[in-house]
Amino acid sequence: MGRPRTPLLDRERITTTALQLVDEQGDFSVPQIAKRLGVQTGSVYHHVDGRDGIVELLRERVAAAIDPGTLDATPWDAAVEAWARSYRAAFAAHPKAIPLLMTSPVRAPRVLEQYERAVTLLLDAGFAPGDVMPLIIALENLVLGSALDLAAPETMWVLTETTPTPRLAEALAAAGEGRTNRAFEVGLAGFLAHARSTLAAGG
Amino acid sequence: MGRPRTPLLDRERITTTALQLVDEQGDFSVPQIAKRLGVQTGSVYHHVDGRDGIVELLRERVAAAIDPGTLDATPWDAAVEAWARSYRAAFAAHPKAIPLLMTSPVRAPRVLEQYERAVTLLLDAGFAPGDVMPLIIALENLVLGSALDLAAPETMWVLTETTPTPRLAEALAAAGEGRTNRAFEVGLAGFLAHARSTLAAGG
DNA sequence: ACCTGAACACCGTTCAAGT
DNA sequence: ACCTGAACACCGTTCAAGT
Repeated sequence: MGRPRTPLLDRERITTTALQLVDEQGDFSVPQIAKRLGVQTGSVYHHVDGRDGIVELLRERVAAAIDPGTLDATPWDAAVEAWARSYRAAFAAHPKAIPLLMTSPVRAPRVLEQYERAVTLLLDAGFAPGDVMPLIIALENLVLGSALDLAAPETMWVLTETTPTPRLAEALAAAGEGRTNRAFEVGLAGFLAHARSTLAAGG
Repeated sequence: MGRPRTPLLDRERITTTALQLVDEQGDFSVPQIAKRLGVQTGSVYHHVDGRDGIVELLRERVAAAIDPGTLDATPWDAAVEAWARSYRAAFAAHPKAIPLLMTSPVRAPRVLEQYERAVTLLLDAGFAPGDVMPLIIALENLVLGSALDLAAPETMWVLTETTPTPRLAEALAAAGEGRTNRAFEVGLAGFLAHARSTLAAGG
C-alpha cells in the first residue's frame, strides 16, 4: 500500500484506544490497538516509543484530570488534601490502569511538573528539605494504593470453605460498598495529622 | 521418556525457581522455570494451577516470613505496629514480587488466616465492625505501597533536561537513601495516631 | 514520512503419547 | 501419576519494500 495521503494513525488515537482496552481488560497489547484502528501492528511503532511509550502516554492522559489549581489553596494542608483528592479521583476514573502505571518510572513531563509544584508547596510551608520526599511518597502510596483497591475484583480476598475466616467475612460485609473510600479517608486523615505535627515540632 | 521413577518436579522447587526469577528480573515465565529445572514447559502444569497458581505459591512463600506472633502483643496498637513492620520486612525481602502480588486477589490460605487474626485483634480492641476493614486496607496500602517503592528503579522519577524540576531533584537528594523507609515511618505514625483517636472517639 | 507484510524470539496452555 | 514433544493462539519488536 505505501504511505497514505492523510495519516491513519496518531498518538492521540493510539492513547485513546489503549485506555479503552485498559478500562475493559486491565491491560492492552500493541496488536489489539492496531486491530481496533484497522492497521497493521508494525504501523503503531512509527508513532510511539514502543509499548513503554504507550504506557507513558496513558500516564499523561490519566493525570491530565488532576486539577493543578488544588495546589494553590491555602493553608498548605488544605492544598495537600485537595490535591490528594483530585489525584485519587483522576486515577479512580481508570482504576485498571493503576497497576500498569505504578510499576514503571514516571517520565511524563506534565506529571513531573505536578510533583515539582507539590515539593515547592511543602518547602514553602516550612518543611525541612529532607522531610519533603518521604511525605510526598507516603501520600502517593496512600493515593495509588487505595485507588488500586478500586481496580481489584469484587473482593480482594477470595474466601473459600477450606480456610475458615468468619470474622474477615463479617468485617468485609460490615464495611460494605464504601470500604475503599473509607480506607482512603482513614489514611488521608492520618497522613495530614502526622504532617501537621511534624511541621509544628520541626524548625 | 514417560514417567520417571522419582518425580523431577514439585511445587516447592517450582516456587523457589519462580522466586529466584522474580528477584532477578521482576517477573517469571513458565518456560523460564522449566528451563532452569531442566524440564519441558508442559511438565510444570502437572504440579501447579497454571501461571496464577504459581503467583499464589509465591504469595505464600513471601508471606511465610511474616511473624504471626506480632499479633499477640499488647496493647492492640503495639500489635498492629509490630505486624505492619513484620509484614513490610517480609515483602521488602522480595520487593520485585510486590507488583505481581498486589494485582491479583488473595487466595493463599495462610495469608487469609493472618487477616482473620488481624480482624479479630481490632474487634477485640473495641473498633466498630464497619471500621475494621477500612483500617486494615489502609494499613495494607501503606505497607505494600511503601514496599513497592523499594522495587522501583533507583528513582521512581526519571528527571530530564526537557522538563526542569530543580526542587524535585533537590528534595530527592535531601531525602537520600532512607527515602522509602522514612515514607513508611511517616505513614505508619499517621495511621496509628488516627486509629487511636478513632477508637477513643467511638463507642 | 507512513503503512504493509513478513519475520523473529518469545509467551501461556493443552494434549496425545509414552512409561 | 508424571514427563515429552508438538501444537495453538497469542505477545513485542524490527525491517525491507512500497508510495
